[in-house]
Amino acid sequence: MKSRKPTIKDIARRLDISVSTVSRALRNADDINPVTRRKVLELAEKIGYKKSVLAAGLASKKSYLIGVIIPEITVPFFGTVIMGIEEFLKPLGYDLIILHSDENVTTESDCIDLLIDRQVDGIMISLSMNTKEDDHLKKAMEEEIPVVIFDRYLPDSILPIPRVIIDDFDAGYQATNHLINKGYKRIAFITGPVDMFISQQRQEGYVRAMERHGRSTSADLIVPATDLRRSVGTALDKLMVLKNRPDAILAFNDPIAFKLMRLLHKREIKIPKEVAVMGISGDDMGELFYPSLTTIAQPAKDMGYWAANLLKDRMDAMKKAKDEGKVFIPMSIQKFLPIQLIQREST
Amino acid sequence: MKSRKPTIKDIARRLDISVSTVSRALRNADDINPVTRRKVLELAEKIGYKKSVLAAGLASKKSYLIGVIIPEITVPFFGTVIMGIEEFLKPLGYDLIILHSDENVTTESDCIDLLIDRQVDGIMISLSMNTKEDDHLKKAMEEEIPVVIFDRYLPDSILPIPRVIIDDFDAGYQATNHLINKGYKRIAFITGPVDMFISQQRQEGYVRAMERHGRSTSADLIVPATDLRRSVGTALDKLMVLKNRPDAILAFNDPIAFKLMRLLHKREIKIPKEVAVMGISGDDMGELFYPSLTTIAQPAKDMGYWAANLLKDRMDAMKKAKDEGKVFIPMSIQKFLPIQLIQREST
DNA sequence: GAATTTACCGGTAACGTTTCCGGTAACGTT
DNA sequence: AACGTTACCGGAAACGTTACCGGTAAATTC
Repeated sequence: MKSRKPTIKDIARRLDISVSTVSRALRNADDINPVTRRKVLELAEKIGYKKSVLAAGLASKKSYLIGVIIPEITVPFFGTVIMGIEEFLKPLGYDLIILHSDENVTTESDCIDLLIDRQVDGIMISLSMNTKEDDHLKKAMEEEIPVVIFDRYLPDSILPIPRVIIDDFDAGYQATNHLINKGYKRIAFITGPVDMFISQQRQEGYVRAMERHGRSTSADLIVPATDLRRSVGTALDKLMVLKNRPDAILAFNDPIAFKLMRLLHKREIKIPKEVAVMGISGDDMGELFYPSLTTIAQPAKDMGYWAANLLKDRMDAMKKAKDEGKVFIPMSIQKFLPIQLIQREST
Repeated sequence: MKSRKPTIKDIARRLDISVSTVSRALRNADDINPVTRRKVLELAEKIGYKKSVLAAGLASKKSYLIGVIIPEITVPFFGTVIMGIEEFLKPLGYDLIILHSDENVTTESDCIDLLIDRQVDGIMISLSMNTKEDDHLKKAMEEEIPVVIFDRYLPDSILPIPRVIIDDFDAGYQATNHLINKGYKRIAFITGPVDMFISQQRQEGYVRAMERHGRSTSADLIVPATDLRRSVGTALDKLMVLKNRPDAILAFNDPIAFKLMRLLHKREIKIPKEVAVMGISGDDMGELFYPSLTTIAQPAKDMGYWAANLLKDRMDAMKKAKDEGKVFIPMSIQKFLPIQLIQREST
């Protein structure tokens, strides 16, 4: 019960071989006789040996820990992304430290520091809504920790960081197109915070689609929900005082759309008869609402999977460069994931 | 750029003191001159020293990592619990490894193994819906890793594990009471999986409240949603074929209630006019639905906070016992958290 | 048949802390 | 004046693994 945990030394002693041989056997390195390897593995199993990740990490300067930073932990979308990340990384022996920035640059930066302290092998991050520069990411790169970004990113970053994203312009464009095809005349757009890049992109997609169909895009019809939550109310207020009310509203994302539908219900405005509503995200929840929400689905799980994939590539490339004594020159990569229109009752 | 990271030794050398002194200064131990301490801290700050958690962990046999296992990562309730956990544990220097069992005992057990391998300092877990025994938890305790349970637990476990829970019987009771007071006559209950303990408890609370008000609780009115999701449909079907349809339905939890409302809408049954709906959880989402969902709120964040608190206590007690050379005798503790009725439009 | 690989293994020094055991000097105490 | 305390610090051994270098014997090459 109390007995000390078996170590690599115990195995070495009992098999009368050296610890280095045991170590090699255990991590399936080359330069090892298959027979000895089997013996080691068997004994290890028998005496219930567990490798100390701590010691191994210290010696090899790896932690087998990957840090994941998301804006909010209660948002299902990010939960699904994480499932994708795990699917890829867990079989490889990595574990995740999941952190959330609370949509706040400062905490986001703290998260990075924390992960650096933890000596994680890699960082995956989706930027907070008010992150406007990426000095904190630079810090991580200076520590030679590979970073990848997913979903929320900075457009004009000079940092060579791979990202897995969707074409947000296209999302806005397609959504608007759908609304137009459905015959709605005055289509409004509720954006996110004005300086949030992916929000701008979706908005541009919206504008472009409108213009292409010869619709006016008067500034009236574009209102921001600056904090992605409470401010939806004031956004809607602005739309409802217009002499010409919109007959359809496209929201920057699903959560806003949910909130929006709620507010319309309160005003006893019929959806979609009087006003149609549409979101962008593809949250499963949308199916349960009444009416169910038409939306543009982002492949959340794939996004996690691919981001993890890219991270692994980068980690490998870095290791290879180091082994060969070369300097690793990181490059930016963009991977776009396909989006999909999900037509439901709200339009 | 490439320069080696500063270590405790560098500080020692530059200050011409020993590493042990530096170590003491850094972790604010006693037996240290405040002046030297300040000097060390200043230099550390200046040269950007970061302690290696790995090395510290190896030497002190601590990892400063806490494992958290939840059934599903996309459920907001658990996300909120995690926020509570972090609030307590982060200031203490602990980080979280968050794992999800996917409502599956086997993966749950794997998670435990993984956490043991990682040498976490503690484990916090909410049991999966089909966990019926806790041998895997026993394993963790044998490794002398403190465990606490929150929300979903096993009733008759002989393991001395502290738990932070709500009075599920009372939740069922109060919910039913509310429905009765509101004047509903035939109240149905959609349970979770039949052998899930907290589901049974809520059901008993329901039954008890019914009996107390002289209501019949015919078996017809109690139907299970065995997988907490899809099966809600068949559950509702069973209720709708009754000659005497219920005029109110209490769901085991909010997600089921959401699904339920959706299905009622599809059948064009008015909520709450024809059938009232009520949940138990207190998900924020409930507010956004139409009609908004009446529910019994569990204090999710507090639950995380208190569970973390209990874990810390246990870790400290264990350390103390070890320091004094005594055997630590763990005890079960139950901490009940208050629940609260949130009346909304669905009743 | 000598020279060169190849396959496998051992010894030892890291890795960056903490912990334990002493030791010294200054200060009180009687 | 001798002794015990107190406050502070240093040395060295862990902690459990990996990395590196070198060595031996067998296998391969010419």
